[in-house]
Amino acid sequence: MEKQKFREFLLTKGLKQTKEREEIINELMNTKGHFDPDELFLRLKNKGSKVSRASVYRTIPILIESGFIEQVEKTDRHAHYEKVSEKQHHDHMICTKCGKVIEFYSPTLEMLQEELCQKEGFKGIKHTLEILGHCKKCSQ
Amino acid sequence: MEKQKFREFLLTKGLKQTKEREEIINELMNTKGHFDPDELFLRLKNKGSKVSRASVYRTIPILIESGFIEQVEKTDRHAHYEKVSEKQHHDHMICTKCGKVIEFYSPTLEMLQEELCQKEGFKGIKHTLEILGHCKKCSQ
DNA sequence: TTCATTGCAAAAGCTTTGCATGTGT
DNA sequence: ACACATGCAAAGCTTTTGCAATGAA
Repeated sequence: MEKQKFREFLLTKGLKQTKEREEIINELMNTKGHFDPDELFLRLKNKGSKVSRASVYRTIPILIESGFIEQVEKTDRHAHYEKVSEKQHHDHMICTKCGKVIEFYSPTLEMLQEELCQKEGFKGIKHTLEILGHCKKCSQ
Repeated sequence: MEKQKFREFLLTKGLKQTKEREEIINELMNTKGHFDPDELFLRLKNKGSKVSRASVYRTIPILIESGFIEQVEKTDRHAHYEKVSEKQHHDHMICTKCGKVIEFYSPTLEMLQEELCQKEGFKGIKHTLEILGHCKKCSQ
């Protein structure tokens, strides 16, 4: 997603385009992988930005709603987010012997999950599927 | 897992078998589905137990290490756990708004995964599928 | 002008910890 | 007796919020 879309989002919601929000989204444009709010705040601070922690925290829900980032996981103590990426979703098979990771994608699987969600009245947004086992080489 | 195994675990680790740990594990034996530490504490309290919150929190890592429970997910604010059960495998839908957890099981899904594994020459042993999204109540 | 937004500091919510006391082994 | 456990209250961490001041539209 590009910055422009975020600006439009703000507009349609009657929200304002501020220096702080600009700084935050610019920082995220240069970010790869996961981040947590405090990390983001500190990176900005180190670059000389005056954005406050509060504003970072307050901006996150907006970024999520606009589809710019998504929550990945709550681990030990803090939430993690990542940019919604352009690259296609995929799942993982992980070999517990050699650590090999196979990425795969199955439209059938995706559809099936969608059906299962509907059955439960659940609106699926994101999923993670990890299959642990042994790869070809390790299973002989 | 039965209580007995937990007792053995304590023994081998040089830990002590206390009234509090007994009460906690008994409560968990009667528990179905997920729980969070505070919930567990309150249930015990309502039953007249004098176990403190601190002890509940301190016991959780031990229960995990012994394989009696496992962490399911950290959603909105608190961690969730569930008994490692003898019961059939299932997957989870987790509402990121209210934390509700729906357990589901789909033979079709299991079979499909089996097929996908075969295609990759992978021998699947165990898998985890978590679908994050919004439950019926939270999605309106 | 008007209302969203900001920074600050205080509050809140969950979890951990220090310490004196109690208790299994 | 010795080490581990417990309860309590205080501290820790992440996140949220009240409020007065600021700033975008």
